[in-house]
Amino acid sequence: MSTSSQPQFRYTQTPSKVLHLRNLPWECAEEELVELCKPFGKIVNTKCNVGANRNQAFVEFADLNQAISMVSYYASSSEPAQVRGKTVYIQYSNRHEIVNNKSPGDVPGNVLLVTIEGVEAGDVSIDVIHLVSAFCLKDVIISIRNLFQVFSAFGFVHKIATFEKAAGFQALIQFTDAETASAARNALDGRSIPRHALILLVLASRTCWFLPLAYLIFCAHRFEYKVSVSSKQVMREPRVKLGKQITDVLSWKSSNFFNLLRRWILFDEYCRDYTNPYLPVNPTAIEGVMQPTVGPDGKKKEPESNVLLASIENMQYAVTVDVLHTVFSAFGTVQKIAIFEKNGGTQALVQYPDVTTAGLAKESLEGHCIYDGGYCKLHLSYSRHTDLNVKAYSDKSRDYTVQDPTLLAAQQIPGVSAAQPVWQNPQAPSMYPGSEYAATAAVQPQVPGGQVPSWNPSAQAGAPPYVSVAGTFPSQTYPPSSVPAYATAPTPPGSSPSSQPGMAMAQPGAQPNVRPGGASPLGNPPYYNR
DNA sequence: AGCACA
Repeated sequence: MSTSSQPQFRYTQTPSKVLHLRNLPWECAEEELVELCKPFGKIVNTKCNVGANRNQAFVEFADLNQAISMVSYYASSSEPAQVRGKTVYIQYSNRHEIVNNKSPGDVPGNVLLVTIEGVEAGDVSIDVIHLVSAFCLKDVIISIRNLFQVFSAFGFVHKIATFEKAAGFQALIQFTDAETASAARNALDGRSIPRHALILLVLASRTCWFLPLAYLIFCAHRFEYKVSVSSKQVMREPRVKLGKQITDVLSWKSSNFFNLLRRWILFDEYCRDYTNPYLPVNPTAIEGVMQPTVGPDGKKKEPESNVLLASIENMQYAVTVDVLHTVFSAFGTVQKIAIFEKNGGTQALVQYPDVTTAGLAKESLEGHCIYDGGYCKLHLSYSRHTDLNVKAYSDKSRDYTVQDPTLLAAQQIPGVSAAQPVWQNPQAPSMYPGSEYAATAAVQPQVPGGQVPSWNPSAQAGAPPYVSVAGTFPSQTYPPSSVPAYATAPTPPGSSPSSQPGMAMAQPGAQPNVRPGGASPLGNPPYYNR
């Protein structure tokens, strides 16, 4: 053996005609690189926007000596190499030629490498942490469903794999063909995903699990997140291992909240293969969320409904319409609520737009208590009703679908409604007309032929190659308000009793009924229009 | 600010 296999020290580069440039400005153009390097020789190839931050580049000179001259020049120069006034660091690459996997005229791949910026635990602002100080912030997750939702609008999504690098969150998304991938890329590259299309979850350990969830969603809408997509088309297929769980998360805590979280993540493992219906996507989804009309034992289940009947047991605290709205909004848009007494107990009817959402809420809430200590335990079943006829505004009922301006005014949340996220590219204002939160997306058939985008991308150039089964979800154009709960995240927890620091959102006995014109922040945002 | 897609 020769000595050529001696370990190469990381920061010691042998000269190469390829130079590695880092700390480049964002989206540095090839022309800028050439401008910087061409005084030293002939440039035969470049590769720009390399790395997760897209701030690195490679430049290949025709001759090794040209590269050496550039490196040595800046090594001894008092003026550093600069692009747009930014110091650029130059060194020899550890490769000796630039390999462009996309040569000019090459066919782009059908897989997108997506980098999502701005999604990291550190983005949870200190205000948020303060708000949820009773909870243990663990992690922020952007769910695979979000990605599915966003990208399936362009065509059938075969597989998604996600991973996290130090630089940020990345995903590989495989489409049927390169055209679809290109369409998605053209539409999304460099643009922001509307925040309402994202679900940012924080794992929390408190028993009153819906509070942090609601808070987070609330906060995700309140505070500025920079969540943008950059993508490039790659050739390699995502490696998708089904059944891989986020084990550290799963083993973390078996709290109620975590159970909910699991459901929300909905086996949002790191990856998903939508093309293989036989692989166990997630048992929870099938058993718990899909709500088959026939149970595993063959017994017929109760008929589903979009209206839930909730019996409230051990009602030590007042359960108001507002409280119920807060609780049930965690799963989707609550349309109507009616509270009534029956057989000496309190019951409530809660209406969702669809059976799916109701099923998710039913599964998630059944047996849970609204308040710590076993108070106000919920038992849920499907109601026979499908559309409640209730007073729009009373102590015991609420119709959130009515378009009464005075009520809407009373229901707006100052500071939130005005900052409603919109599609950030003015050229594509209709991109996400119906982005809905994952409760519905989660149970959309995720097998070939069954993908239903939550918004209609048909405005995109080039008709999508998949067949949209529009009839499956007749109300698929939900308003963004179906993002749960943030809009109803009531009073910030300044008034929390110290004994229950986390109970601010559904504070026992302290949640006054909202009067028209009152100051309660309850209600749907103003875009709640059907 | 540190090597091209995990």
